[in-house]
Amino acid sequence: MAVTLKDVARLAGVSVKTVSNVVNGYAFVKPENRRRVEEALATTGYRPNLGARNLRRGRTGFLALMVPELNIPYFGELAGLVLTAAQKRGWAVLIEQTQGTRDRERDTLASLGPHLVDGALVHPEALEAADFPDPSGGIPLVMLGEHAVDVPIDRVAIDNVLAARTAVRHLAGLGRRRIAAIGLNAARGTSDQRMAGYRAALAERGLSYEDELVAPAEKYHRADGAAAMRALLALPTPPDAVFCFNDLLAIGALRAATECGLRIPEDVAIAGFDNNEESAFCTPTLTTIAPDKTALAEAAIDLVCRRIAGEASAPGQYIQTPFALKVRESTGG
Amino acid sequence: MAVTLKDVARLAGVSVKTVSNVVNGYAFVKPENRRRVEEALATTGYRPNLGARNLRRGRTGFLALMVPELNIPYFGELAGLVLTAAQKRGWAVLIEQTQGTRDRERDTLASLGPHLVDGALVHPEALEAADFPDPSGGIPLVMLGEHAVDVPIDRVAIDNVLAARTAVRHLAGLGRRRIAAIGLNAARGTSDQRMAGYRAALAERGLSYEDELVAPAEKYHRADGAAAMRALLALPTPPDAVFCFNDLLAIGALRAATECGLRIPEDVAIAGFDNNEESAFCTPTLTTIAPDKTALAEAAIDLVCRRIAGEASAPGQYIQTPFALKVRESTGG
DNA sequence: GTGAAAGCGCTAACAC
DNA sequence: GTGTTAGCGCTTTCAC
Repeated sequence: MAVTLKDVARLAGVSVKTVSNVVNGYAFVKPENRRRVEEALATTGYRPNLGARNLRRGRTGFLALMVPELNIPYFGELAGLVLTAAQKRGWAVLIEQTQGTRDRERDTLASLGPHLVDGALVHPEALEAADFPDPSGGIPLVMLGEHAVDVPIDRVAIDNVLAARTAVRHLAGLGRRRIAAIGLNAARGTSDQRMAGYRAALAERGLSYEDELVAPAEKYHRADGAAAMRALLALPTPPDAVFCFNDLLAIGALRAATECGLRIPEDVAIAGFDNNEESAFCTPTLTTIAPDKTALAEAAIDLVCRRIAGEASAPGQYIQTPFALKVRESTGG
Repeated sequence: MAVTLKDVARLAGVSVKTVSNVVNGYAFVKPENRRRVEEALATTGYRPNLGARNLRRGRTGFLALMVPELNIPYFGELAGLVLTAAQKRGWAVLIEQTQGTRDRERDTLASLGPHLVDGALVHPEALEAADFPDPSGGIPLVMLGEHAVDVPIDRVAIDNVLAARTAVRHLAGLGRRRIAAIGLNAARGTSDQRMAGYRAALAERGLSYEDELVAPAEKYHRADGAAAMRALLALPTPPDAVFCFNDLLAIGALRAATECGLRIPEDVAIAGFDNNEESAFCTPTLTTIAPDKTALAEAAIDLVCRRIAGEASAPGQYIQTPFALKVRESTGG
């Protein structure tokens, strides 16, 4: 069926060792033999069997990327960048979806291992420290994003508290006094940090924290944002600004406010988080926190590759990547 | 390092064969031995080395999914569904991005092979028949989407001509007479079929086809839609309706029209294609063609699995999955 | 420089 | 029912 090293060797009249040397770019091969091997390689259309090679080398040649859902724009964008970064370094990437549930995340983590992949980038949403027994059979793991678990594992993320604080500070700077938040969710690491930033900014601007202005959200989808916004607008005194924990929630909030006939940002200013491409094209365009996703992807791939190569030093490195506030129409930019 | 079958066998005091039998769920194993093996399995935390298993079985255990870009919502959504469908059947999926260029598509196709994956789902954008020499080293290939290449390869897609025709028919049914199209692109298979549907609907309704009403688009991103719309609105007699070849283009068109102060749908009605989740939340919400993506993903996975198992019969099957027209605010629903 | 041969972890004949 | 063994395609000592 498929052409093997042995076939090529027979055709070229040399041993498999010589063919292997040529295939792997080993320098010292007699020119005459090299020529014959290359010719045989070409005529047979030989392609190395990666499975066999990796079995022998004790590696798999694959990296895994674990994300909640690919149909969430943030993860679609991030996965695309991770794939590009990995491809540049010659790695193929296996993607696993967890739907952001702890069970699926734990199972996925457990299923990863040296036999399947050589390293993994994981973006947990609900995982807890206890779920990292032996970190996935010993393969290098790099955590992506804000869900900080108290384990000595590499992590790359933006400063979420500061980012959330920056967004809310911006809202307060507009003169808004009743600034709401959408996205409270005890099960998500994301929520804690963005809440902390929200509270810090309120305090800093002398605004009081009010429970009724904090709306929970289950999945961080657009529909959740719309529902939360409707609840907020039904308050005796509705908010004059809303900070949403991601762009999807903000888009939903935008939609709900529009449906209620509110003017944005005059009646209510809205800010999001993630800078999905969608945010620059919705009406009104959305003010948001823009993490440098390319830097995130590159840093994570770089880190996991260094760990695999055994180069990295400290065990639980934390790399912070930059972000920026993008002011757009929804806050009157 | 990692626990092997042999380790388990030694611990349980049986042969590797027996352990293998237990691991693979072979029925006839003496209860006593089964118990001992299971105990050894548990204490060692054994996990089969997939690479070795697949090398032996002559397969890899992986499927590949080739798409243009994961950060395009349609592909993000589709990839998510494909992953889910594949996972249900126990397959891991490798994702490859091509950016929709013929070179990258050809290279990716060539890199796929029996040594890397057992089958592949490919969503080409620019590939031509000549690029399918030996269909990727003989592994089963299933084409996703409308880009019809004249090769005997399985394909699953919706009836694009009819879908486009349905959308334009709807626009004409609103009484619109100058219906434009955005998305003309000679290099994309998508374009041909949607153009055909557009022309058919115009003819059917007695509307004349006018070149100036057909705007080209390069990448089908939001910015392309906005640019095309601006050009259309600059016409001496601008269109009163626009059919965009995907939702991203439509969102861009929506944005451009809004920026020009136009009322939608009163001044200009807009329809898209794909039913991205975004379309139900933008302002105004977008009328669009909604392909049944779940059916598409399931059918494709099902087909490729049957081919791998050697079950399928005819060589170049074409499976058509359903679609529906979703009427929303942008056409006055 | 190159060949022969061992062996990565697993499955599948084939014996017992 | 279970053990022994060969071998999937490759890399890699180790001789020559």
